[in-house]
Amino acid sequence: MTKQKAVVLDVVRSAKCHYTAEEVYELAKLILPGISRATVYNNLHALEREEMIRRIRGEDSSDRYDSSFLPHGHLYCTECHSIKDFNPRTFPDELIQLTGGTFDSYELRVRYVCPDCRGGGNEAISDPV
Amino acid sequence: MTKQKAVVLDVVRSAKCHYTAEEVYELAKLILPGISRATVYNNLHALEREEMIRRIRGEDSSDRYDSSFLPHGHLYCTECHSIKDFNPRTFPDELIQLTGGTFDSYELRVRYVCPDCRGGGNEAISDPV
DNA sequence: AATAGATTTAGAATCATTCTAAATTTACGG
DNA sequence: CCGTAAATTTAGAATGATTCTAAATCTATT
Repeated sequence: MTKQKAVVLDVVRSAKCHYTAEEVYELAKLILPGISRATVYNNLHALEREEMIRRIRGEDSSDRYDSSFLPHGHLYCTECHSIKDFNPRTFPDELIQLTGGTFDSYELRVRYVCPDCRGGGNEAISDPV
Repeated sequence: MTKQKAVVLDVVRSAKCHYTAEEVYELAKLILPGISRATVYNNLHALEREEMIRRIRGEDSSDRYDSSFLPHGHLYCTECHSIKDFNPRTFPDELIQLTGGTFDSYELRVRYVCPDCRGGGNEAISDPV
């Protein structure tokens, strides 16, 4: 665990949202001004392999990183492009049946219009993971 | 509906698996040798906007296209990299609750080891969509 | 302090995708 | 039919994200 890798991990872990590699790079530079983009990519990949962080595919363009390992999905608002975490309850049980017993991980992206954009209140969205 | 667009749609529709844009381009060229990559991309986007086909994000690298509109997920085998469709049952109901009533579409990618690679039989995988 | 191995760096290279501008096709009104 | 406008196609350049490369630096062990 070099200092660069620690900073990359820390940036992803302390994020309140899901950063792209470029965003991680910008934030890491505030702490280690000399850090290079390649190092950020290397360490994001290494941390993903070591299961310290998880990569999620962006709706368009670049991938994003998530430090939560609780299985959960992402709600993408088609209007404001916000991304919220959510936590399906019945679903993982069904996945266990469907896959015949085991699965490594899943990535779930749901496109919807979020309560704010719909103008309603905070409906049944579960707590962030 | 130009002949190029019809060919692109046909390639995606007749696919038994999920092709990348490049693969669609290669196959379209067999029918219309002069077709250009830009036309393939244009038409894939147009068809997606018109809800004739759906884009799914590749596990790595390029996006892939799917002509099924029944909501379903994709099972990615981490060993042989096969992609199978599957059809969750309880899950869409839960999504309706979680999103507060409506969602446009979802994309679900599950990483697992497929029955063939596990050496077992054809366990509980549901029929392709 | 010497060595080997891993990591970092800067920048070049690659790959998928988008953009651009010119050429072609299509649809419609005269 | 014929002309015109709008849409589509084309080839290739441009872009953006990511990966690669090779040299420099760091780390750990002696």
